[in-house]
Amino acid sequence: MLDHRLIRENPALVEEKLSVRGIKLNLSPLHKLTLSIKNKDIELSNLQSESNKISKLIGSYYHNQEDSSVFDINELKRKGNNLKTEISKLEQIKRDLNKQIIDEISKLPNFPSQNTPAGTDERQNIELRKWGDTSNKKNIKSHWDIGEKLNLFDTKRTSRISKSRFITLIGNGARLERALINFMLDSHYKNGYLELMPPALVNTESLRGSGQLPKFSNESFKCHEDDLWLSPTAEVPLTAFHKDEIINPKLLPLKYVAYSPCFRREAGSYGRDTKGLIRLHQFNKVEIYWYSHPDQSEEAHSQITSDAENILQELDLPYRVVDICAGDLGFSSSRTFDLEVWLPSSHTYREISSCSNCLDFQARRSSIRTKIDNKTTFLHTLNGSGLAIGRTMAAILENGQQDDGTVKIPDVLIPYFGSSLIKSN
RNA sequence: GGAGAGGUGGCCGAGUGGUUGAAGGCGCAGCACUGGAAAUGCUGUAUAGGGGCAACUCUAUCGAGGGUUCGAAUCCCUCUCUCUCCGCCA
Repeated sequence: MLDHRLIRENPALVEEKLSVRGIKLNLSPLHKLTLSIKNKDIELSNLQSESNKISKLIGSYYHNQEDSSVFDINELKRKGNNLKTEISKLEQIKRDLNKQIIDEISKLPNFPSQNTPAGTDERQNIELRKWGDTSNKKNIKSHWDIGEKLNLFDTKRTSRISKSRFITLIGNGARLERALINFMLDSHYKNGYLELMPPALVNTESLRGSGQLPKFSNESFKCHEDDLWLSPTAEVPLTAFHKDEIINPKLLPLKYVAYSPCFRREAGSYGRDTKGLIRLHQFNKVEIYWYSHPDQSEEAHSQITSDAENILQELDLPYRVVDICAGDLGFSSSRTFDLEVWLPSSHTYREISSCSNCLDFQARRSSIRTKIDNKTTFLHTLNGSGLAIGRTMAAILENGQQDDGTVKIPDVLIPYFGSSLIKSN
């Protein structure tokens, strides 16, 4: 969430900063609301002050058994009563205004960073670096063909179990998924991350706090009976974990890693990536997350990105790093580096991790603070996939495929998987 | 699902109608003592929003929302969360 004071004091600046995302905003209605609530606030606190004075006067009378001729108690009570009705009227008005303001501000995305490239869509994203060998190989098969041949997963039966865009992993497929999760968790643990295993169902407030709501309610599955949602990413519970806390600056940065299943409705993606492991309603992901001192979040951003990259390098998967342009930036992020893994069958890089610096945007929404020079300040949050498991499996299948139809397992994964090759189940 | 007990500041924990924003302790910060540290002592230390150059000052906040009252952490109602016991259950 943006600072409402900034909207009150300089709406033009807010419009300008958000315009680089390609959104045209007219904040003047919201601006007027913020001004009028300020006026109501002043008026209200004057009335409350007066009311408090009267109460104290009456209190001192009862306490000291003062001569009632100094003031008329009943007259004072009458006055207090009148003030009370005025106050409650004003409070109601203020509550309504406040709700409107919060609703509107919650819909505004984060400011892109100074360093975020300009641009309106993904074509203006900037490739920062590449890693690994993407040289052409012959007879490359897609990961879904490989998966089908080796019987690693099933979609047809699964559509009977639930519906399309779900998958059942089978045998070596399931083992590989499990191996990847464990390998990634262990790897991040060695880099100083504390492992959390959060719930998959989260409440509305948690989704709001990390920025998935109110704008993207279509993207998540909801359990209406219980007012809970299936979490679309562990970023949600990881943000909410320290909600409403003031964190001792000595403890910063806090670094967490969490495995979680992720659930996304993928509304509006009909026909896209219908085959394979790329776009599913349910997938597994290992997420890394930092709570950072505000002065150090830029450094933290480089570090969290390289921690995610490290996984790809250990798995020997070719990838590139892309600096996401303002128009393509996620709602809560001010700067995002995407890691894109090489998928030789389609001769493309596909997103496998998104490492974002949200600055104080999520921290303000979730009220997560720290102390700097004895002043309470919102801290910064950063998140990154480390990595999306399904897409990692797709990349391993495609990059490790061999002429005889088997798939070579990356060395680091052998102890987890228990074999250096995937053969047919 | 049934019964009961609770939710107070960064943390623990007093506080049942009137200067209580809240004792005490811990933690934290500063100062003193020290060669340095530990221990000790002193001082300070909630959050948000107004006003003021500032000292300072006003308002709100004791799980949330209502109610009673001139006045509520304290009394009443609703909700919510946590804990204990019983039941059920991986």
